Amino acid sequence: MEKKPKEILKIIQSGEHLFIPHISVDSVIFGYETNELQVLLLEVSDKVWMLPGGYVLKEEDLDTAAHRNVIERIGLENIFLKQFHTFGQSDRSFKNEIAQLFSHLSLPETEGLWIQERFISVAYYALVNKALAHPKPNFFTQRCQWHSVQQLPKLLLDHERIITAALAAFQSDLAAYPLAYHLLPKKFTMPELHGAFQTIHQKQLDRSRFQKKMFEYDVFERLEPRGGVAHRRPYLYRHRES
Amino acid sequence: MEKKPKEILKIIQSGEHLFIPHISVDSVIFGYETNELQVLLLEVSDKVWMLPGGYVLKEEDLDTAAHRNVIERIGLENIFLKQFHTFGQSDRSFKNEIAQLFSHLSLPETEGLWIQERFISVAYYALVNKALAHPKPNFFTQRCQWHSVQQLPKLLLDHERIITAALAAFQSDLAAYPLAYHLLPKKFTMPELHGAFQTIHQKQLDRSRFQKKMFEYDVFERLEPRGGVAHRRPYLYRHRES
DNA sequence: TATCATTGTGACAATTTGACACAAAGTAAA
DNA sequence: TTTACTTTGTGTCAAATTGTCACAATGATA
Repeated sequence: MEKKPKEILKIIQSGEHLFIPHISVDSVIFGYETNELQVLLLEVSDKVWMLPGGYVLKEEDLDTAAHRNVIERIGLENIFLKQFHTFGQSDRSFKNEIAQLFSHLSLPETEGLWIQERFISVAYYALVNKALAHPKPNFFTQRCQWHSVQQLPKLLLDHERIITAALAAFQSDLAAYPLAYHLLPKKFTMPELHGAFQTIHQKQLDRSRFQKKMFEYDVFERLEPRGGVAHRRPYLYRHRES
Repeated sequence: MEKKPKEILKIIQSGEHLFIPHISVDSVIFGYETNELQVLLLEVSDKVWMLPGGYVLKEEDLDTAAHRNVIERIGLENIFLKQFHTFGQSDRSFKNEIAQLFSHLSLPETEGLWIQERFISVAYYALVNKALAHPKPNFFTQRCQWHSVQQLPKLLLDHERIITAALAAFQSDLAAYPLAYHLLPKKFTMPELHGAFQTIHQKQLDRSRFQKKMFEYDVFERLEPRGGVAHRRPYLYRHRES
């Protein structure tokens, strides 16, 4: 929120020539810490939050646009990112939000600014190692923070529904491939991975069975045990392709 | 192909004011007949085919647009329709195809016609009872016909990839819910449903096991047996919600 | 009345999953 | 130094699910 109002107006207006109109990409960026699944949100106005997102450059692939937007938000490359649904209700627009912002910034009233139009949003979910992420807000927002998916704040438009759908997609994908490792540091222990799975699915999973299942995927490599604990030292593992 | 060239030009031009630019919906409409899974395709030019699709009206929900387009193509309401992916490679445009069509119709050369721009396409798959469908071509196309998914003709753009993805989505969804009944008449026998499943998954499934599984869903109602066969008469079933 | 092809379902083996037990391993307290 | 304590890794066995196959039921046709 350091930018001057006129500058913001200029940026908004120039976007019209850069981006494909009516299309946005929104990302549900998942992070994990001590048995809590979190999503990264931006604060648009007092106590109202929104998903990070952006627009697609005229000559840019959709997936690339989503990547670019996530990278801008957390300063991290090589994140896991997957498209899961496109939201296209006809009432999806920031008409009022932008008008409010403009009046708040004492900018002239606008009608039909491209950014106020109806948007069809292609939604992605991302899995990141929270410890390496450096969240930063964009022009429109004051803060960029992690929130527990268990207690989300008030959200703009249909963004709560998007998060719910993202979680469902993630849970479903997790049944086919142990993606949860993306949320953890490069090296992690089985109890840690186990905890992440339990948190994501919100239910208990038998440890013995879980460990056997993970071995069956044949993608985790056992490394040295990690010490410094007052009990049996857990082995560290890493995913073969990362 | 009964329309006059000038009329077509007019229709194309007027679309610019009606539809959201750069966004299309494409539908993979699945049909089924005697152990063959088929998709409905439109012939754009000699031996080159495309998926049925269309555009989204400025004030129309995305799902509604998809429905409208499918209904226009087969004259059937109440079809099962589900969004499965959005395709957004930056090179997705009918630039050349439209230019060819125009030259073929002796229309003036055009550049930057809205329909020639890059399109992001939200793809849906539909399941229909082929026996009730009445496929009809649109202005641009000469024919609208069913094709076996096993031997697809030459297709425009990434439409073959879209069909592949649709089939994968359908197969995956079929593991969670016995959607295959949408492809059959209202009343059907277990062997028929069994055949549809086998065709869709392209593999053998044990009959006994299959039937038990279907009963577990608790959505099929057993009706009277169907006669007229030189052996034990199979029971008819129907889905409770249709 | 016997034959034939197809359908509906039961029996049992093979496999997968769930629940739980217990030894291994290390620190910290006695 | 020994014992207690906690967490980890894995084995065992029962329960549930899935796969295979067999066989009786059924009705037209020979």
